[in-house]
Amino acid sequence: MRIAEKLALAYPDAACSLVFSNPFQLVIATILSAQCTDKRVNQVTGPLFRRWPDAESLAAAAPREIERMIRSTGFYRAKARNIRGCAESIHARHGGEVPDRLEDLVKLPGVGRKTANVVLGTAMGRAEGIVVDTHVGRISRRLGLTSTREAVKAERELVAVVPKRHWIAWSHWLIEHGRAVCRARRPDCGRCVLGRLCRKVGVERPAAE
DNA sequence: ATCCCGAGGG
DNA sequence: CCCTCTGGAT
Repeated sequence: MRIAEKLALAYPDAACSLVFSNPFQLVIATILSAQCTDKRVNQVTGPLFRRWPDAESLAAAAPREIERMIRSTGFYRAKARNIRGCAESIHARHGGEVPDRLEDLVKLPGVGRKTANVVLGTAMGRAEGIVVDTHVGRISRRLGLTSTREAVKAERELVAVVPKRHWIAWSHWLIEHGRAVCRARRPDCGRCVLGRLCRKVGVERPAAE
């Protein structure tokens, strides 16, 4: 529990920064957020959800038109295909409602384990695990919790070290820590609250203090 | 140049 | 395991 306590002090307000008003919108926004800042996602989701507010309407949208609206988020062709496919599946196979089980979410096009965990925890209040993105996976490796890149293993190890309630909040804390301090290159170890709790596995050159 | 709050496919 | 998809930020 030590790791979690220290992170809580360091990032008291960490939270999801995507703008959404229902689970459907969060699924779409989260898919768009891959390799892209939340700020830019929020810029495109405004017009996007005004034009296609629900699964039924997005499922019927012209792919070209979707691509045009989300271009600036990168990977726009794949993302357009995926969010439209999501809308189709949610509309046709789930009665227009986003499924609330991990196994069903992961079957939606463009939704992997990371996105599914974000949606469950953030929009449904049903977090089933810690969200492991590239940041969190890296932290897990440096802490010495995992040695491979398998997100599922990292998730299992972190779940064992973090309090059982509020997993989604802990996830946001970890993500923020990985982004701001435990960076991929030149991690700011001098500013890290974890201190000696970290084994610094593979940390070649920390930033000067 | 290099990396990113991924996922799918080989 | 590896690769690809893309634009934007730094």
